[in-house]
Amino acid sequence: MMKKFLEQISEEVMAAFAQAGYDAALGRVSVSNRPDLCKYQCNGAMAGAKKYGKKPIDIANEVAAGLQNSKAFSSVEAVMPGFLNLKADGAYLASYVEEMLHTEKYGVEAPAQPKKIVIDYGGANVAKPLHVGHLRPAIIGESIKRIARYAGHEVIGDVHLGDWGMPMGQVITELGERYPELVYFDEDYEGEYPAEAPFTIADLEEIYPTASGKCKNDEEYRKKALKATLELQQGRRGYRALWKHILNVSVTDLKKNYGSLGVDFDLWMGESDADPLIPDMIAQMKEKGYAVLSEGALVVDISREGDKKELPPCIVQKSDGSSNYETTDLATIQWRERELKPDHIIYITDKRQELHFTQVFRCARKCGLVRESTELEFLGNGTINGPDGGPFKTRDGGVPRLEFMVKEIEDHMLKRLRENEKSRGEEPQPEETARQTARITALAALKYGDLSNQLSKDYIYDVERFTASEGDTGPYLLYTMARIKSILRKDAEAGGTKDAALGLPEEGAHKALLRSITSFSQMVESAYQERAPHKVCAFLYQLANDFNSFYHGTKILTEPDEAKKAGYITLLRGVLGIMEDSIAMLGFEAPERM
RNA sequence: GUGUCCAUAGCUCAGCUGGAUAGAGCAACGGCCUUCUAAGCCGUGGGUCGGGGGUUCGAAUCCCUUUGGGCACGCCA
Repeated sequence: MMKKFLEQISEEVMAAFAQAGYDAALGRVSVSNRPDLCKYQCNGAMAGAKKYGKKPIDIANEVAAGLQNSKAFSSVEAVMPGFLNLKADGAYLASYVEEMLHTEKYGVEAPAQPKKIVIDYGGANVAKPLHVGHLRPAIIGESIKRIARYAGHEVIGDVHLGDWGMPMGQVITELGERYPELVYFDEDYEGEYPAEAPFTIADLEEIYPTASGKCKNDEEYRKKALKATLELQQGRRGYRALWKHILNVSVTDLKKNYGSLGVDFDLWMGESDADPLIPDMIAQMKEKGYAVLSEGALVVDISREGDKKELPPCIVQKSDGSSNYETTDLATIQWRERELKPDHIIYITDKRQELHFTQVFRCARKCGLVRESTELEFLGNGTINGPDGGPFKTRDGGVPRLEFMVKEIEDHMLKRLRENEKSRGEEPQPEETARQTARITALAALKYGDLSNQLSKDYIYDVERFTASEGDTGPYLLYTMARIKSILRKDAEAGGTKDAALGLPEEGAHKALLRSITSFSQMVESAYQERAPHKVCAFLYQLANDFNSFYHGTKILTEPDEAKKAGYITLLRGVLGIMEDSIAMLGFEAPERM
């Protein structure tokens, strides 16, 4: 059992508090906010001063006295008004890091009770290409899934496609307008339908926006689309067959696109998969008196005492009898509960959908669709805005497609790569390898740029910033890793160095690097608990900074002292491994060279 | 209108379970490549933490208030 570093040194201080007759809880140690004075600090003396009727500095002095012989600290000072300034001992740090490097996940251990978590993210709709709006839910969801897995939980990612609502009726309607002769629209037709779809993905990408646009301006058309939606849901044969084609064509395309983003789902289910459960669910809701008619629709009152605002009821069935977003989400919860029995379901979508999920969650609880113990959580991501602060658009005002956004960054990275080869006098990599590296780097730039923001906040997408590869960026991390790999490669070519003891760290950059490393398991824990991929980003950036400082001041391969050199190489492998695991949690990887 | 989120350096963002001089990156300026990848390192300048009040020994952080913005508010998803 490996404790987190802060916990481990906190225990020392807590024991000293207890020893001196104070509440041990006061001994919690945190990373110092005054690194010029000390690296770790404890403020418990001030917090406890009132309770014990003593001056903070006196308490601090007593505790400091009790810590003078602690192996964890090379120095413990009590400073006015009552701070305890702590410096971690070098040998102690090194042995902690060494222990970390000998564990599978660098000190991250499986939780006592792993949870089964379903993460519903992606938010893709059938018949619609992925665009900017899909970027955040996809990469945030992917990251949270990976963080939770790394933290030791069982996680199931479900794309939960939008494949059962109005858009389906709209596409079918538009197809009917254009190709009324297709057998799918012949209600008397009883034979088999063609195996081949009567359209391509490119057709769909044009048909859907057209249909959607018509619905806004043409009431007759809208009614038709609503009717088609209802008939599809009620099982009209031709519509189901056509819908199946839409689904197949779209899913093939979506898999390809998500795949190239490094986003993969365990389940490719959709709203439609919940359809078979709907009749029973609705019947039960009616029977138990939860669902009542209101303005023609079937609704469940989800208001609660203490609500600051009267919440609209949850519409579980539209007045024409068709299902909506709420209906399928509720039935999906029921399905997950029955088939997967998760401890936790996390939804990741644009934060504008918060009210919808509040309604669905309350309704699910009220109607008993989930066990009390099943946690339902909504994570709303902020939107991506353009440089003017408004919605991000292409130059001609359209909705930017995800694949083009990636391509744009990729081209920048490829150019950069070629320039570097030239300036270093290296022989150029083959086109394919270079492209591959550019692609990896572009993905890192895009994902890191996104995930380093807090997920609930809106942020501004500025091509300049995202194609930048200096400073706090994804490419900077990859570059740091490429440097480490380069050293390790050269070492391997020279015969290779075996792992060895880290040795006593030098003051300064070397020790700072060790301190950064120690916070890994703590970071994973809080990134998981707080659903905060940006904490992984912050950790990585700090680690990369510390490594680069160390690198600049330390000769590694030419270090004459063999034991020292072996310790350096071991440390480098550790840093690389930790960085690899960390970027994997963000959903990207590192190239061999760049 | 009601609810909700947000406001930190010229720009983009961290920090928010209260702690000592509020941190990064970009941009600006100055150093460092005959030595392991300069997509790097080291340094300088730059902030009434939107305004006001309160709680506290101590507030960017907690509470109230005010201004300015985003978003959501029954049959779209």
